[in-house]
Amino acid sequence: MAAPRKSSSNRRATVSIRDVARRARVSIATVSRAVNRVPTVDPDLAKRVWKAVAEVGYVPNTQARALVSGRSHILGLIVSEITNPFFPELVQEFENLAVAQGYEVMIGSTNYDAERTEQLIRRMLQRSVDGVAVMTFGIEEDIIKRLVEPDFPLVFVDAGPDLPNIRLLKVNYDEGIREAVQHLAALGHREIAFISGPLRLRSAAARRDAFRKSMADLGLAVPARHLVEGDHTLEGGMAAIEKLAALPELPTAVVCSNDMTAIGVLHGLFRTTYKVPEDISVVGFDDIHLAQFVLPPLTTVQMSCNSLAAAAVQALRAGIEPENARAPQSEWPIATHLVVRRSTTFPRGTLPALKRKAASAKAGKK
Amino acid sequence: MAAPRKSSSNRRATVSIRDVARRARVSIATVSRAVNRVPTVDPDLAKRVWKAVAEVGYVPNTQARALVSGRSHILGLIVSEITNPFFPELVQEFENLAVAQGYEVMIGSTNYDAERTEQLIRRMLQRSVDGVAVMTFGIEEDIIKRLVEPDFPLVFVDAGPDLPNIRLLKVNYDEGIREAVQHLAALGHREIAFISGPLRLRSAAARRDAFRKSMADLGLAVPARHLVEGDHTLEGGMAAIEKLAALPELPTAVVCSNDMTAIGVLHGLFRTTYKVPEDISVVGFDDIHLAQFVLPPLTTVQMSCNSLAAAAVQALRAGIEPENARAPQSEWPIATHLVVRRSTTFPRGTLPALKRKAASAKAGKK
DNA sequence: CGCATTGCGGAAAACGCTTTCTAAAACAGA
DNA sequence: TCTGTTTTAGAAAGCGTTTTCCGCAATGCG
Repeated sequence: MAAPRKSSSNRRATVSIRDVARRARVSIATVSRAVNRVPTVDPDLAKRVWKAVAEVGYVPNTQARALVSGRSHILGLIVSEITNPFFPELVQEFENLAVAQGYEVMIGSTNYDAERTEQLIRRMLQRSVDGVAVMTFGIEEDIIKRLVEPDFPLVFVDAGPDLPNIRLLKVNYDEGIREAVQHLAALGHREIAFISGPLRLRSAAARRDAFRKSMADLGLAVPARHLVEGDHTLEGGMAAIEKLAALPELPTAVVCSNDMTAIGVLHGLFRTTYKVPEDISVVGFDDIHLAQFVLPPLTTVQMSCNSLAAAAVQALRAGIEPENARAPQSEWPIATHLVVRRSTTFPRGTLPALKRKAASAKAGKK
Repeated sequence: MAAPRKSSSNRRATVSIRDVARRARVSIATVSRAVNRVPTVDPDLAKRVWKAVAEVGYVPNTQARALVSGRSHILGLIVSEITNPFFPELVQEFENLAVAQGYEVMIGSTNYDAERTEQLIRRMLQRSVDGVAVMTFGIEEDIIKRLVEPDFPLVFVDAGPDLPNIRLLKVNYDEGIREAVQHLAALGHREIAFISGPLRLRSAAARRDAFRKSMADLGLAVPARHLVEGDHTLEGGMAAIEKLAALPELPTAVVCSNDMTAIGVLHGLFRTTYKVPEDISVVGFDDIHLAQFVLPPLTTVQMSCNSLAAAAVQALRAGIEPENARAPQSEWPIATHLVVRRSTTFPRGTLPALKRKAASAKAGKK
């Protein structure tokens, strides 16, 4: 059907290890060893090989390499929604690190859809990725467990099946959310609402629980009407704040499960007569880039996607190359911390408990 | 060094074409043909093969397939900045289409950096992608030309070297920008400024030129001080509007080269006493998702990333599988159109030229 | 019924690489 | 000088596919 490959391939003229071998007058085995820096090859020979490599412009064929070595040097990265601004930041960082360590990245987003997720994993396995980081924050782990061999390197966030091949990135939600709640309480807030993400996400539930715990620890009540379920989108945030605004009396502060929700709240409130932060303080979660640029700049809990990405890559490599792993670590802690900007201040008519904090927050103008 | 592969591979237990062949009592050649739906194989045999495939859970090894067929079924997609919200939308669409057509996608962002771009292309070639869509809107085409064989399928946006392997996605900036300018002129604006992107980007220059042309055609002057160069980021938009605000008299409307810039303008103006749209009308470009949700919702020129992605995938396939290509098309037109929202209205004290348009824009409340 | 033709499945040769196995050379010790 | 040991490079066996080539059986035709 096709013309003989040799004569006129319509792919790029492929220069193979054989060409290098011929040029350097050595066997292909030696070329392979030299290129892979196997130490037993004579330095002079190696030099000759490298020269030939440069001369003929040799680039090893990754497919062939993967075929024989069983390693593709590709890491799978599964996120929930590439269009949610948090994830591109994560993806970028992950990719930078992976590439720096000799890996390629295969990205996919689940869009919270089980079938799509299954497809995605299948595709990744078919491309024989060396491991997968599942950064969806808590969805579909059963699908993954079902599709994947029990010794396949996997990284989950927060929680996952307790198997030796699975590494966990444990995000310390409590820490940052406690800081947020204490910050609000210190400003004088007592009525604080929480807009969660979709509760089937482990991370969403975890954040909500952290909120409740922090409130309880301060002796503050959280009536059911102050816990609204959102969906981690801007639109969801707008809808949620509308629900809260419909209450006989509004809480004086709202903590949101992610920044997009918080931004939605900001936008929702712009349409009302309520002002942020004077009437209502708003706190986000994630600290996406955009958070600094909304109006007012968003006070939020930072979950560093740098450390998240770094931990994920490290953890994956630990699973893929056990020989290079240092400590056989199975849990990787991720810190979270409050970043105070302008979207929080003391409630109208309430004197702040802590002068200092109030002063810094007060700088928020409009 | 390693244990004999057969006995205890630490990769997933790989079931190969041989296992299927054994099970179906046919040769591996037949399995291959059946799996690839070659029509010459007897339907009964094919059925037997498929049954065996299902029974042993066979999944073809893409690496081996790529090695022998010379096609990886991977499309490269190069964008400038994955963290610019326009691109994730594009990426998502591109990926959906590619996957639906049997391709995988390898994504990379240049971050406007030449060295990084070169690295990226090298990586893509090393993974032997079947073709690359360069959606950076005009950067580094020389790098690509240098690294890539002259018959390698390539897709560029706007313009590129005139080679037979290169397909061009021709975005019709004129159309949408003309609509924007006419819309503003119809509302009564005469002093309209333009904030461009980085002018070394072809697309940025093209948008600016389209703006100048549209203005000229309406007999409107564009003094140099009304042409500000931005950088397509939110921060750049804020900086640019500050520059304009420092002018003895502000223009009554600003057209921006992309939505992030426009959003930056919105934010910049919030810090002043000027109101959008009452004091200044703002128009964006791209129509990213966020544009609907800023305050006020942004009037913008929509460049459909759906059609952009669709055209890119189609054009790539046309280059990769010439046998399946319909018309040997080398230019793919992309339309742009104005979407009127709330960030534009007639200038203070000016009666709109066109009653109707003004009425629809007037709906903007605040 | 015999011969040419067609249809279809199997054997085997790649694809480009890694890695094992083997053998040659170099060296040391007796 | 010969044997035994250590290097180090080459030969060759795969890795899991696709695809060509070949041969066998079945069919059509005279």
